[in-house]
Order: sequence, then structure tokens, then C-alpha cells
Amino acid sequence: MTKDTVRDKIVEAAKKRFSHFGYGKTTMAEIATDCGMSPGNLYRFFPGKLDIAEAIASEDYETHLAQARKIALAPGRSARERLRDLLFVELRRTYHKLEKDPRVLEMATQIGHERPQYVNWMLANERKILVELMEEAEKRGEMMPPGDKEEIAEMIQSATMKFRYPQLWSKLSLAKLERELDGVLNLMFQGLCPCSEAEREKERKAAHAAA
Amino acid sequence: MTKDTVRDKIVEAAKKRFSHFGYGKTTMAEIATDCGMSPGNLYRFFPGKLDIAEAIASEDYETHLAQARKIALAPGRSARERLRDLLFVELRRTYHKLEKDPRVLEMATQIGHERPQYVNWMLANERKILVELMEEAEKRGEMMPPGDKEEIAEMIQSATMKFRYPQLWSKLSLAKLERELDGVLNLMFQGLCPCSEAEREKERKAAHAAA
DNA sequence: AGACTGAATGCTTTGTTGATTATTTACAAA
DNA sequence: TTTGTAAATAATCAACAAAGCATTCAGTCT
Repeated sequence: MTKDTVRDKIVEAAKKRFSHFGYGKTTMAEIATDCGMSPGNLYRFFPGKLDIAEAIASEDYETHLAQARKIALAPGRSARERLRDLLFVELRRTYHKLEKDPRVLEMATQIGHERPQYVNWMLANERKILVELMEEAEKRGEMMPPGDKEEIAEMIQSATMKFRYPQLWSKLSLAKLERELDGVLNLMFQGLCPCSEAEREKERKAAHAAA
Repeated sequence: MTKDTVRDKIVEAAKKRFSHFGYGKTTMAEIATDCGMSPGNLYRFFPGKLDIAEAIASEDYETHLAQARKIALAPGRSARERLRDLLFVELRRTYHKLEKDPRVLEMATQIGHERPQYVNWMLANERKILVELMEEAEKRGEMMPPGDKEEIAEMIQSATMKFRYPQLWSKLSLAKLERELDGVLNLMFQGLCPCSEAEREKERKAAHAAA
């Protein structure tokens, strides 16, 4: 039996236990027994319990990323339509996932708390997709904002972070969240008080001086 | 001795204790003794301990609101400059306040956790100021985005919530936070991919259909 | 050697007890 | 009636013991 097969077996067993009893309530000993091995042996395949959870999360995340990339590059939709689609799909997906079962939320908070680096890695991946979206738009000759695309992606994430893991930040209903996301997108798309670039530049200087 | 005088005395005593020992570590009995009365009597002036904290917070908040309103209506600055000033001042103010002393943070989290209504009330107040800012801009003939001002204010808050109580949501440094706020504001001001209103309308219909 | 075990370790969680403390209430003074 | 007290209650907290568990490792088997 190859090493990867065993790894998969462990992940499968853990997935069953975690989704049934929750992360906190399943022990390494139980996972080991389910795989017909001793607890100690698990550590030859994973550094620790949380890493098994990460492996499970990553599986899910891979398919999510693929889906997101497809939306970001969907033909026949404008850049802004694609961005809107992307954020709405993410909002609904995570909302429902966290809503339907508290076990997932438990694992999410656990990982988010003890592995901030992992969260950063996810954000970076999604930023890469946003950049691809913008590059694609530029290639198609759509109007694009000036400036570094990676930075713009960061700001989009910053302005929409509330909608990324909705249940962690607020207790708003999905309907309310969707309305707010729509509003924030409109704000970003149309811009407050649209006017000339020159005027904007002057303004930023004034802001800098005041600070 | 009038009722309000006693109330003030209680608030003063509590303020001293809270800022010195923290909310959790001061007892109602101590506050009462400081005021030369029995613990039970405090309840003739406040429904509970947390309400005393609220009273203290509100005192501070009033001066904050006044300052914010002044910034929002400052002469000689454009609407966007004023909005930028407002958000930056708020960011720095709360960041430093929470940074400098954990006692304030303790009270803030306590109130935020057990009195979500109070937080809503604060947000509503600040929204009112944003609306005033926009109305003032309109009066001065500055270019304004179309739509309900109250709603726009809500969306601005939504997009900038990360900067309102920075320490509660992330562990970013003030410098990083300022850069992000700057970026988000630019995003809102210039708008992603500026283009015609008609095109935007078409887009929203498409988004609706897709949902 | 390489794969694996299961007992040992030390950390975290849980349960329990006793004290503190917010809040209520029955009563007293003015 | 208003203003207050202080004892009673009930909820929470702190301290500490007991379990339980993730993780490690000395050692077995192949």
C-alpha cells in the first residue's frame, strides 16, 4: 500500500468523524482505529491533527478555486459582471456551507485562529484570480482602473472582507448581506462623485499634507 | 442633592475605577463605597453595571461625534477630502485609543458583545453625519453619485468596517491599515472601470437575471 | 533498515467546589 | 412618598483536582 493511499484513507476517516461528531469531539485514537492503525502511526503521515483538517479543507478549496477561476474568465461577460458573479457566488457558497452545518464552522474558525498563514495563502490565491480577471479584461480592451493590479485586488478584498466569511463578522441574513454586497459593488464600480483624474491627484496630495 | 448629580458622581467614581483596574476587576460594591452609598442604591440610578460603562462610553462618544461632524462639514475641502479626513481621523483615533490602553478595549468588546443595539446606534449616528456630508456637497454643487444618500452611507460603512475597530478584526499595523484605507477610498472615488450609466444599468439587470 | 505499535509524557479540557459579586427585595429612616 | 440600607439570591468566577487527549519515543516486528 503506497504512502498516498494511506494518507487518503486517513483523510477519509477523519472527514467522516469530523462531519459527524465535530473536530473537537473526535480523537486521533478514533481516527487511527477507523484506519486499523495505532495513533502514533498517524504522525508518520501528518504533523498533527489540525493538518488533517487542513487537508480536508484544501480538498474542498481546490474545487472552489477552479470554479472561481472559471467564473473569473467566463466568456461573454464584462469584467464587472464577472467580478460581481465571483463575489456573489463566494458569498452564497460560504454562507450556506457555514449555515447548514456548524461542524464546518468549527473547523474554519479553528484553522483561521491557529493558522493565520493558511488564511493568507487562501486570500493570496483569490487575489491571483482577481488579477487574472483584470488582465483578461485589459486584453479584451475593457476600461481598467490605473495602478498596480495586485494592489487593486487587495483593496477589493479589503472592501468586501465582510462578505467572505459572513457568519464570523456579523449575524446578518443572507438577503441583507446580498443587498450590501450589491451596494458596495455599485460604489466601487461607479465611484463616488465621478470626476477627472487630475482633480483626484490634487486631492490625494491634500490628504497627504493633512496627515 | 439632585438625581443627576448623584448619577454623575457614580459615573465619575466608576470611570476612575474602570480606567485604573479595568471593568472586570471593579465591583459594584467598590463603586458604591467610593460614592458613600450601598451597592443596592446604585440600581436606583442605573439598571446595571454595563449601563454605567455605557454612560462613560457615551460621554466620550458625544465629543467624538461633534468632532466628526466638524470634519464632515469643514469649509474649504471637497466632499471627498472631507470623507477621507473623517475616516482617517476615526481610524487613527480608535486605533490609538485601543492600543494605548487595554481597559478601553475591554469595555468596548464587552459592550459590543452584549449590546449590539448600542453599536447599531453608533453606526446610525455616523451614517447621519455621512448623509449630512453628502447633502452639504450637493448644496455646494459638487458632483454626487445618484441614489438614496442613507443607503450610500450604509455602503460606505460596509466597505470600511474593517477600519472602524481595527484591533477587533485584524492584527494589522496602523501603517498597513492606513495604506489599505487609502486604497479602498481610491477604489470608491475613482470607481473600477469608469463608464456610462446606461452600461451599468444593463449590467445590474444581467446580474439579477443570473441570480 | 523501514514500518509500526502502544505505553509514557505533558498539555489542555473538564468537573467540582467554594467564594465573589451583580442584582433583588424586604424593610427602615427622613 | 422618597431615599436609602443591608440581607438574601442567584449567577459567575477562580482554583484546583481529575481525566482525556495530542504528541512522542523506546522498542517490536518484518
